Amino acid sequence: MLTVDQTNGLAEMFRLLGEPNRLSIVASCLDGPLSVGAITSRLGLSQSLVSHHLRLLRAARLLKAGRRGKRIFYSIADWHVREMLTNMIEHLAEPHEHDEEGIMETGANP
Amino acid sequence: MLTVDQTNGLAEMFRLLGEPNRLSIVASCLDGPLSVGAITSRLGLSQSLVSHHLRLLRAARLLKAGRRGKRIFYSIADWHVREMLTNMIEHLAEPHEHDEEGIMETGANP
DNA sequence: GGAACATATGAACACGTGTTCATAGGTTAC
DNA sequence: GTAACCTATGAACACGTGTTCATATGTTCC
Repeated sequence: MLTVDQTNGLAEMFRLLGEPNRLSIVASCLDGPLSVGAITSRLGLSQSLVSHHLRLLRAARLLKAGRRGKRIFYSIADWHVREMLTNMIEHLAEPHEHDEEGIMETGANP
Repeated sequence: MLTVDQTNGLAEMFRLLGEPNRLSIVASCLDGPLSVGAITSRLGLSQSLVSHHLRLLRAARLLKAGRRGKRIFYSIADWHVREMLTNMIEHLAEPHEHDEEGIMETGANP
């Protein structure tokens, strides 16, 4: 179904988005390019921490960086990333099917 | 844009899928319910490891469990999870836009 | 040139977590 | 009942990683 490389690549992407601060950074870039300072103040994180995270996100091609003057603006890398994120976020709003949390019987068992 | 709870919840989900073995387990369940033993032998992981991961995935409502005889079958929890996963996997196949990896100029800068 | 601002980088630390080993719990067949 | 099978659980450990602090790099304005 999935090759090992595909699995590792996909997992790596998930892993990066699996950290709340990093996810916040990426999510905040959905509206449009943001400078490091803007992200820092908007999320209330330290400048150093934001920069470290940005490096990882940029290396993984989730974000891309563009300099304008002395500031550097980060934005969603491409259409794919944007699509995936908006898809995931859409799913947050939709209703949840509520199954039992324990083990349940699966169909017929004669 | 996103509440703190939404962010944490989404990140938690990403975090779980961010581990290759766990992602493999979930992905293998896309075809249909699989017993623990089936997953174990299919992925070549230890039974204990698979069980530990399954507990996390079940707790996060990514997978659901159903007993049939002495075996317990795990399957994708609901339509949402299935949709998200298939969406992500679809994006793997589609072409990538290739941008520079470093910092690039962003539009006009007089 | 230098000062002020914006971002990046490196080291160090605390903490979570993926894995293994051994063992327990539960289910069917005899 | 017991034996054989399947799954879950707990402890222990090695390892990665998120965060902070201090410092370096780079850019604009004087």
